[in-house]
Amino acid sequence: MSETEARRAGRPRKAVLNRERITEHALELVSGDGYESLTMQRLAKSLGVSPSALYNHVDSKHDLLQWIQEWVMADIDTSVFDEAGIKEALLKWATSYRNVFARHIPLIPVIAVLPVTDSPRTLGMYERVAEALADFGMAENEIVPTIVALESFIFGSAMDTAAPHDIFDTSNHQDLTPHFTRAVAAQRRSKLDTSDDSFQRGLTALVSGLLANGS
Amino acid sequence: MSETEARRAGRPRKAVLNRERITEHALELVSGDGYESLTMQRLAKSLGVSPSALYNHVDSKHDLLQWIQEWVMADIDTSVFDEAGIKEALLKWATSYRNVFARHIPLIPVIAVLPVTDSPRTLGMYERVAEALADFGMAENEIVPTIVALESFIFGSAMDTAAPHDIFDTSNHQDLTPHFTRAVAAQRRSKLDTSDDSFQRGLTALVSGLLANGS
DNA sequence: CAATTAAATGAATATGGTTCATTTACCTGT
DNA sequence: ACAGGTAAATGAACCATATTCATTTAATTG
Repeated sequence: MSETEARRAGRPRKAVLNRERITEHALELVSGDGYESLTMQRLAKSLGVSPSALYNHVDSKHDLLQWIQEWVMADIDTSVFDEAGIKEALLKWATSYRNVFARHIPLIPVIAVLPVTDSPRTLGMYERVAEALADFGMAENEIVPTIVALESFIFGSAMDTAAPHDIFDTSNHQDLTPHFTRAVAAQRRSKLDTSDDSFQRGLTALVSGLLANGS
Repeated sequence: MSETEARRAGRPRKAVLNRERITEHALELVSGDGYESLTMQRLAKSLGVSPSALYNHVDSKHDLLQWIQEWVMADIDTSVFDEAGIKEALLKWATSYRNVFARHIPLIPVIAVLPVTDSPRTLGMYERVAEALADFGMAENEIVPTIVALESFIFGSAMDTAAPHDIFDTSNHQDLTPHFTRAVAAQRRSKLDTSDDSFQRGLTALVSGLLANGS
């Protein structure tokens, strides 16, 4: 039944819950104690409401994650596309994108696969990138694959930020992995954060290669 | 206590369960009905055993996923590093790597962050790649970031294979996204699979850029 | 004031991982 | 043949999770 149709008769009680309040409290939980602490029960408690009440507004927890996506997407900086050349803009946008999702890792598997249809902010971001690539002169059929390739790298790199520092500890099998063990030692000596370094190296390579492709 | 020490006295009943059988059945479940169907209860049933029996062999479900990782890693083809030049070898290895995890998407968030210490097969793979990069002349402190960058792209691309075909459907907001909508249409006309195309484009760009970096 | 309506409740369901006291069955040494 | 020892398997719990549903509540409109 339509909204107007519902207005014909009496009005229900004032709603304590709505999309904005739910999303805000969900993000507060996530920021505070990580994604494991985002449960429907804890969310309900933080809203001063019973868990089942949430289901009058959200279809499922997956749905809730989509709401969070919309919210989180707003943090990605696309303003650089107005101010800088394509290369610099892509680098800054991708870095911002990766850093945002490094703070929301559990969202990645959800979002990487989520249709964009109902997420205006995500669409808005794509539009800006697509426009910049088109203005640059990229062939139209190359624009989507270029964006997807960048996003794949961004999501993968964002996940990598969650890797423990000793992820490449080879102490149990040093003898079997001489080259790799030396490489790990050398990287460690450089004092650079592995994730950041890898991301910057890869991103530069990727952007250069993708932009050069057409020529 | 040591294995020999345990032999001093009586022997326990014959074990129905062991790491290999558990891993095999787990993978069978996963291949058959996806990762949601991999629960300790279903796994136990498929092994003709009670759920709690599993915990005499596995510490946790996370542990079990590590076993699966070891198993799955064996499918990645590293043989090309003997036969081909560095560039071709990296391209083929990465493609094989991506295709393997495209069949095991739920493992990705787990493995991307999993210490490599206790996974000999994974270490073996890294060793081969590291050796090839060292032989190529890459500076030692660049080897690990190079591998991590490639892996990030590989994992991200593997996740992308799970995206629905209409993920970029813009029909709800065509007017707001003219460039992007045209780009999606152009990509569609090309008849290429978006994931495959994006992966090949990105991989080529990434490998070229990473190998060229030193010069 | 009475009817209407959506929102909130609370109890219940189903499923998940995991623990633990207990029992089972095999092996070894006598 | 038998007794002792041991790890493996069992079954009943525990706890947390998402979700459903019949019921109650309270705001609003006529």
